[in-house]
Amino acid sequence: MEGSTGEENRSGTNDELTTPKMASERYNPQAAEPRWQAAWSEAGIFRTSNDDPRPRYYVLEMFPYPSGRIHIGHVRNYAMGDVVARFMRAKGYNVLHPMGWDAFGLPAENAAIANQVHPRAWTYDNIATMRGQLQTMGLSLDWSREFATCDEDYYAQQQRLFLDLLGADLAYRKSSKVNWDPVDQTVLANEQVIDGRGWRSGAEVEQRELTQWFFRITAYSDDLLTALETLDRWPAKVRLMQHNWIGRSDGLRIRFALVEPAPSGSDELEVYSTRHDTLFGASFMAVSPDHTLATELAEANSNLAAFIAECRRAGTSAATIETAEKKGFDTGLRVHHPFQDGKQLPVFVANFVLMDYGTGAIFGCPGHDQRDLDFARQYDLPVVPVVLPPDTVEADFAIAGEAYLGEGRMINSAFLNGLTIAEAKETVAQRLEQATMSQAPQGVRQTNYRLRDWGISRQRYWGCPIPVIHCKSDGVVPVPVGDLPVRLPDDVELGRPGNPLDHHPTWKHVACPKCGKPAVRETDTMDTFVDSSWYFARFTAPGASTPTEPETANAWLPVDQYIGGIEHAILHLLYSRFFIRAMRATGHLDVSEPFAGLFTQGMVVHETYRRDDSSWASPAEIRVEEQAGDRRAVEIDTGNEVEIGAVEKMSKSRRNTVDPTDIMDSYGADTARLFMLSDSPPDRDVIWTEDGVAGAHRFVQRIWRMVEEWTVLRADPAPPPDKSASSHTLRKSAHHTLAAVEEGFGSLRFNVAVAKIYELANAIGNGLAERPQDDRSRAAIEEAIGLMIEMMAPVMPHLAEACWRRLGHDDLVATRPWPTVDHSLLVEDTLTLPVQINGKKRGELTIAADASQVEVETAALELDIVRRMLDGQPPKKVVVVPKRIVNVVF
RNA sequence: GCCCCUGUGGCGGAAUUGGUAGACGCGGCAGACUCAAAAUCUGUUGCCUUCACGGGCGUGCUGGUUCGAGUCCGGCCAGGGGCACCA
Repeated sequence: MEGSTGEENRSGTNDELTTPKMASERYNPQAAEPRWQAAWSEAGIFRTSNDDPRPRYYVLEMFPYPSGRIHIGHVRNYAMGDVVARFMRAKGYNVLHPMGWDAFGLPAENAAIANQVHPRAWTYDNIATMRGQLQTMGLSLDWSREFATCDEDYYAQQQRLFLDLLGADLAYRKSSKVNWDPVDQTVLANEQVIDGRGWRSGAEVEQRELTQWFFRITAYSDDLLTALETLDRWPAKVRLMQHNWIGRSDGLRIRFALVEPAPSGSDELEVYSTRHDTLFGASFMAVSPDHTLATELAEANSNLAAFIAECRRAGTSAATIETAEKKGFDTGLRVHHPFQDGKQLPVFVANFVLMDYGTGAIFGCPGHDQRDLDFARQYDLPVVPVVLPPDTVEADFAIAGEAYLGEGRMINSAFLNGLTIAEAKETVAQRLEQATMSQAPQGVRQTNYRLRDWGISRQRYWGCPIPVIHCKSDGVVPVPVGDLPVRLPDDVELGRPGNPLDHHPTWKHVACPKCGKPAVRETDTMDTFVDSSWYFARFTAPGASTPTEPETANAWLPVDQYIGGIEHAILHLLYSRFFIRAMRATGHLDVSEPFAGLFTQGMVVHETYRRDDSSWASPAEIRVEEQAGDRRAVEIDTGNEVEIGAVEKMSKSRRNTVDPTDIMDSYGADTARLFMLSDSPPDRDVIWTEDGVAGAHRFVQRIWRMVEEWTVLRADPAPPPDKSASSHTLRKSAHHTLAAVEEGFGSLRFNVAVAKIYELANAIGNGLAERPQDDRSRAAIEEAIGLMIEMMAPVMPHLAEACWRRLGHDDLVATRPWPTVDHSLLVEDTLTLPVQINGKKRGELTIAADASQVEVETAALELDIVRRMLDGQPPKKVVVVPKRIVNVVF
């Protein structure tokens, strides 16, 4: 990298005639940015060695899905991560900052069908495009570690992990209910079912019982829950969401004796309850339509069978459930109440009881559960209140339309009467634990979780094949590790419904590894969330011939700072926490959590524009005019006014997207990065506005102009009269700023750090305006400009390099250590304290910083305004908070 | 329905964590430079009142704690998010 010309834009013939001396040429990011990117790349400074002795720091942004183009959200995400990476590198850490591609998934198959391209070609083409776009951002990434999850090498290791999980009983096959799209002949994830219909086919989704692969995430329910407390650098919100998702509840499993035995001969019905205190309020029992008792009774009862079939037909979508009435079918069976001799409760099959929670059966207490109450009203069952709210007279208390869920004392409950809910629960639990029924306790305390095992089977082509073989005689046989990877076939027919791997003519037919007889491969592929559950570990040793190099993974993990969208609060972040545990159990690493620090960034949102015909116009198609505070938007082509609508998340359907490459083409990457990081706190949504981008760009140009001006000024041999007296002040602001920016970057408060840099720029601008000529002032400005450049480098790395070079340095800012704060400059020798009278600010007091409290108090009472307001009377009290404030009370 | 978060100028937001509310930016207004425009620079910009000095009000509303509250506590209102037949 030689010389300094080329950063300036010398376009226009006039420039050559004017004197170049004071005419500040505009900074030209289009010329400068690629050049500095090349310089960094040549110097290899972002390549991370695993053997570097410095302390390690791993910063990672959620890797992108290669959809085709980067969008503005990526720019925000990666700009934040890059500030952290560059800052921590300057602070002396060996920083790992890698990038890869979450490359399997259904969009590639859809694109393949629509455009007659192979999913692989489509995906890798997109990766190439997006890699190029990311590189124009000037991110300090170690590209040597790049991989895509659809790389054979990556999914081979993932298959190996699967086999290890299978061996550790953390992967298993079971039959379960899934969303089945009868037209596309595939399983759909819950998110892909919209209003009960398949998102692509529009067909009504059925609940179908299918044999699927699962990961046993529930083996870690308790650990996943309790370890949330250790994640003190995660947003409380995300921890709370995971807490609720895992959903621990402590209750009692209770066995009720059947009055007459079930068809199977069983003489009991087991339920689960967290409100066993309300046992005396029970008025019915209800089992799920999928409960074995329901199934066996239905064999001899066609009405019941019809009822069960009806329940199954009803969808499970949120909308369906919300409107669904509570329905039941009286089986005619009865149970004995455990505490009330002679009391019998009817057993219903009810549509609102879930099979996969607790035991699939409940006792209904209408007084204190809304669903039970709705049900009881429907079928005229008794409603007995057993919890009396505080300060309520029993005679006045009745349950009408709403169940009572609050605190209180027990009534109508024999030996429980007068107890609190907690006491009653304990008493009931103890009694039922001691009661014996068929030689076992009638009640057992049990902790339940809402969390379900993770179904990972997908009937799709573009994913990681599940490496097992089904053999008629040997059952499920794992593919031997030596035979991995199970490769995806290239020739695949995607147009027709169903699983492409299943109807491939030859792919699935193999010999059983055990007996050698003909067998078939598993044709399901893995959920793409599996791919993203361990990629951060792979980055630590991306070329390893095993999934990880355990020592290397242990040295780098957990990720020190992970940054991404809140939409993954549960899915990806919970799956990754499971995977770390599973990989630990199978010896691939030995850490307890994947991400020590998590930051969830806000979205980028934009105004919407709507034409008269209610079609949407994109920001590129309109021009916003502003007159006397009124804003109106006009379509450029037609001149028609369009309506300015709400600020919303950028989406294709609203057409309110902006293409980051357009911004970078016209303003440069530094402007885009600066705009993304200034103004809005990073965890909140940022509104994309033309004015905001232009403002950021103005700052970029202003910095460059300042540096230009300074290089001229400091070389000026004919000094104008020196008026500067502020060198000390400038040095102080520079070091104050440094301390604040350091704090801001360290705590990811980029907007505050940027504001502090602006303040310093203003101070330097004032300094330049004074045309400083004495050595001290010149040195102060030289120092302040240098510090400013080093501080802004994490945000605007290209501009920083250009300025640094312009000032005559020949090293790269990217390789410089973070400057050290001179703390002696942060100490003030005099302070200006606000003086309050009766809590209202009335004046100021300037006094030596080391003045004693008495001196401050005395000086405050001497102030004109204080004397005037006291008017001779003595103050009741004078509060002096050192270095903060004085408050005179009278 | 349950749980959680957030309410500060025209706008995005800052506020040393209980101590000068409105840093910084955007927008507005006025001015300089220019034949003119763009670019740039300077000043100004919470609201009310006053010729001015000054004074009053002000962080969603309301009550409280405190010498002092944007910050802490209670009640309400509004907006946003998560979960949702989980017994």
